[in-house]
Amino acid sequence: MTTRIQRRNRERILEAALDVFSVNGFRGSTLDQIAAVAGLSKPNILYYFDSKDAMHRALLDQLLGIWLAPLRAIRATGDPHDEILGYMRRKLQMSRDYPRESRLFANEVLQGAPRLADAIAGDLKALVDDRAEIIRGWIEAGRLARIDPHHLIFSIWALTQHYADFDAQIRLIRGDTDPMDGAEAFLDLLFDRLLKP
Amino acid sequence: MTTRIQRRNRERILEAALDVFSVNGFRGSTLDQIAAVAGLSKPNILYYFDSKDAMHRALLDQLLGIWLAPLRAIRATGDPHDEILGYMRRKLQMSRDYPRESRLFANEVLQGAPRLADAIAGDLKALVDDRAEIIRGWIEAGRLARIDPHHLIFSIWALTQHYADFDAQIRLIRGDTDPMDGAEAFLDLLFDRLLKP
DNA sequence: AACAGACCTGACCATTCAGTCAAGATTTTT
DNA sequence: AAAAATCTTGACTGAATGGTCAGGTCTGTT
Repeated sequence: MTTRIQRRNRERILEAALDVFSVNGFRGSTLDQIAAVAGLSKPNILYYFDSKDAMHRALLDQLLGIWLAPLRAIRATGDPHDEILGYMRRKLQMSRDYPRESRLFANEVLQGAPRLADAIAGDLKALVDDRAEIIRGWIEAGRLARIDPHHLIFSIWALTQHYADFDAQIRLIRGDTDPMDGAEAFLDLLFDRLLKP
Repeated sequence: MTTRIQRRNRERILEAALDVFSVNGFRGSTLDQIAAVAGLSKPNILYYFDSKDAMHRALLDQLLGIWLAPLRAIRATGDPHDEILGYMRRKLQMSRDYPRESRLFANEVLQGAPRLADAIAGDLKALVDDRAEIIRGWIEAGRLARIDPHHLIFSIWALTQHYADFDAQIRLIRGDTDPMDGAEAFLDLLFDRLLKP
């Protein structure tokens, strides 16, 4: 049975761990940092999670559901152009709403995806292959330009996640301007032009 | 004066440090790892570099020149379409030739660019702003589609670096296929369509 | 109020880490 | 070949780090 205090503190700890891991990566983060951000003592956060590794795993587990949802929402029955632009927009919105999650994921993949290899080669690959098939069907039907479905999906990931992962760089180059200002209009135009048969 | 042995060992150490830093980030890397990869003892690598930080700085310094060259090569006098596609292709080639450098850079920016902030806000911003002006001029002259020059440059970075930075993910999803197989054809088509007036 | 169970912490431990140093090995110069 | 300069290392240090534990405090129940 989970108590009120348990829920509150587990939540606090994961929130703090996300802050720290998403910036420093797993090896570069310390329990002291996480404890400080969470406002709890180090032994106390280890009362709620068995180890640093357990905190990280909890975050990654939680992440995968959120991360795959936008791609899952693509429907073969919809209009190809709308479905793909909708997917891109949802993904861009995720970079806005969950930048730390995006960076946590980026950190993990940069390190060779040691803790995500199974999930990527399993669930994610299956989902991507399935949606690639739908896109291929649309192309065969002459409803989309002849483009490689995998590269299309990768391009959506690259373009949308870039705004979360490279936020620091964009901020430094664009100065005061909000990093994502104008991004949606640009990407709308880009994918509109790319997808037309 | 630098001796033969100095040149060889400094080279070995930076090579090893690039291997290690590009995967684990600065905080996540240890001198023992670097020493092991370099095939030298830990005190010995500290004989050639004053500190872990000095190795990292040496890599970043070296990196910036390589990194900015492709953008620098854009000429206002060339054909807009060719200049921008050429830039994209050079950048994609860099992801192929220097994937570790790309990941080192990504790691650094993910962490908020603490050691690169000056270089990004200085040299890089100046160069980007300048090339953005050239692109704006082409647009005014009706030689390119009306797109935001900054977002255009960011999109080239995002799409090309993605193949180096997220290599592990792409490999897991595409299986045996070479991650970059088909990437150039896809990006050629994408930018061809995007840039037309 | 008293009890049980849940929650919290200071002090501690073993290991890892960046960096030092004195002394030995190797290479270069004379 | 001897002297000088450069290169290399084992053994070490102090600080940081992940994790433990005995005992104390708080909270909800009866």
